Amino acid sequence: MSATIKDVAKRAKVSISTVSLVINNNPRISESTRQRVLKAIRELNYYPRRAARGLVSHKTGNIGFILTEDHFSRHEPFYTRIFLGTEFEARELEYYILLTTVHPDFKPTSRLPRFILERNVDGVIFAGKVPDSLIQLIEARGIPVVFVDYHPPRGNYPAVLIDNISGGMLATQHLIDCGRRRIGFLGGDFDHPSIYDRYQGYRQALERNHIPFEDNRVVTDEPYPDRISGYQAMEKLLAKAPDVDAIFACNDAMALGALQYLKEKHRNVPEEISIIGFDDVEADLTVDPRLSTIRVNKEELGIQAIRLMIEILNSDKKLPRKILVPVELIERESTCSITENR
Amino acid sequence: MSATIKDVAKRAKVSISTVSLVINNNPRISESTRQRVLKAIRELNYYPRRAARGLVSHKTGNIGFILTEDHFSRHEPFYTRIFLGTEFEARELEYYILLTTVHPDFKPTSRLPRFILERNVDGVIFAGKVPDSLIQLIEARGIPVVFVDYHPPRGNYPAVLIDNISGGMLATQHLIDCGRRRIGFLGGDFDHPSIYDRYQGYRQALERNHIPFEDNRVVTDEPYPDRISGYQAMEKLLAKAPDVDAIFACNDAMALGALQYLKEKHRNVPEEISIIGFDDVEADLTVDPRLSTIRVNKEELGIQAIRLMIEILNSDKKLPRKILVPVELIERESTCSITENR
DNA sequence: ATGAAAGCGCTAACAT
DNA sequence: ATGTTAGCGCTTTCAT
Repeated sequence: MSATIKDVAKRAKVSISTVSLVINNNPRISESTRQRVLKAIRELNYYPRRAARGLVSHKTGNIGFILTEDHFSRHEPFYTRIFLGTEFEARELEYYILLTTVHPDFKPTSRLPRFILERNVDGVIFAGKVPDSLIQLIEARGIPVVFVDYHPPRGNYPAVLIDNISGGMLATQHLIDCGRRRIGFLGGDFDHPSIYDRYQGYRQALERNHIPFEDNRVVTDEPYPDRISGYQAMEKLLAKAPDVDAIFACNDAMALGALQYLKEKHRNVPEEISIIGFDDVEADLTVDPRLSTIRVNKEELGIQAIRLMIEILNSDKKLPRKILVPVELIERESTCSITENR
Repeated sequence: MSATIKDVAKRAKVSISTVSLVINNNPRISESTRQRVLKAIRELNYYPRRAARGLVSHKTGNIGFILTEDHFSRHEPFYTRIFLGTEFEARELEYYILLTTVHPDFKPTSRLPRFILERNVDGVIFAGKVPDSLIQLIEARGIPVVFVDYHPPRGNYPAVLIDNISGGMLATQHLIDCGRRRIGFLGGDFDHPSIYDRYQGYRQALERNHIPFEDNRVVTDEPYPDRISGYQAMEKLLAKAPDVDAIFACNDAMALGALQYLKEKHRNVPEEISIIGFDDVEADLTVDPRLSTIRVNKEELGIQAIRLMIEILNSDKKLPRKILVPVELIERESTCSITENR
């Protein structure tokens, strides 16, 4: 077997506690013995064992990453890329990520993720909407938590969020810059904070440009913002507001559905009706015309989340800091390029 | 703090070793006491601590996943998807994955990944080509290893590999089925086993169809099979064999480069020259015409790797089993659809 | 400034 | 069938 702290102590002719103090950079060790110990460590190729350390220090060096099954297995790798951002940055910061998924209808009686039960993580990052009961249970164990792309309706937690309001404004402003005035909004359930915020951005952009808001240009009665509901919402919108000349959909999935509807009805995109989405998913490039959108830097969300977590771990005071990750306008063919109206 | 084995023992009125035996499903415990212990465990919400367990059992429940930096940060998420396959399957099998990257020119004196030094993994999966010295060092520590999409030139290790020969045959046969006879091969360094195998598949398909092999239809002097070398290789090929009517490129990157060259020279694809790649990367869909290719199921590679690893861990005998993951022909617009020549 | 000793929570011989 | 005991390799008082 490989060297242990005992071997080092023997070789450096000190006690094991001295070795431990050296390892942990305790300043109350004289320089001479410190050097002697360090030398022994080097010669024996010693490195402290995680398990032994963890048993007494209650630190694991691991961070848990939890999301619901449907978020991870969805075709569009949105959360996957957040996870990869976290994974990337964790390596830089000398942590490991343990990932797990939970069922969306986690009950208070459900079994907690194994790494929680085993006390094998120092903190937990929740990605996307997760069940409230899960959050409660984990918080009750005193495990530090950070949210990314979601914040529970009640409570005040550290979180990394998309700057949805600015994104909504950017999207809408872009349509306005293209000379559009009769801009519709396609949304899902307003309970979803990001959808509501994007809608707010839409409203603010209209206001800023002195364009009157028209209630009948908004469809938000679709429960889940996916492709199918985008298709249906587009149909509804055209029924009540046939004169719209542009669409801001609350996400790309809905925008893609809407685009499909428009194509089937032989409406010209972008000339007759321009359309912009939100998220920048890969499917945007596989449609004709390719979809303009607001790009969300998913990796950046993950990076910020782990940084925030580690900051919390090191400060060990609660700091419910919110971080807003900026977004970016991506102009493609589904919106007119800027016209003389600008 | 939460319950420990002592608390359970006290409550069930047994010794801690009895509790331990129950936890580990040791059959030499009477059913009655087993039930009593189980009851206490339930009532106290007890779950054994990973660190304490690991300290004595020398098991961590973690698997390391190692690849080189350039493989993980490359734009095309090939290895990322292998990793995700591993991550997915690990959850099913109750393991966690610790990921790390290493520098491609790892020296025998370089620092090993932290999870190795800390003895925080039970085994290691190597993805893609990794430095030989790294492999040596990790093997020397008696840590079980599994390779995925790579096998070291010397030695005999358990490995999960792409069925490159079949893939090469599939690609070439498809071109032949399209009525092509003067089929070129664009490759990189033959030292790379997968490139060599794809080339072998090409040769075998020709032979099987009684198409004479022509040496001047092959370009393999590009060191690294990327887009730029695909472009250059195409130029070279056309110079020495201007009559080729189809191209099998050893991977999509080269195929994409070749396609670009052909377009710049206003050669019609697929009519005049058909072209097929290998890997099925996302960029294939963003070009015009979209690239036909041989699809590699990257997630499947990762899944098989972790399964093999866990099989090894549970059997604890060496079994240098090789698993070949099948590939699939994806017909898109860069090759003719099947003609009457078939 | 350093050492002795207790203990973290568990497993596994070895007893009984 | 169950209990006693000795560690696993480290950190952390508490002495000296």
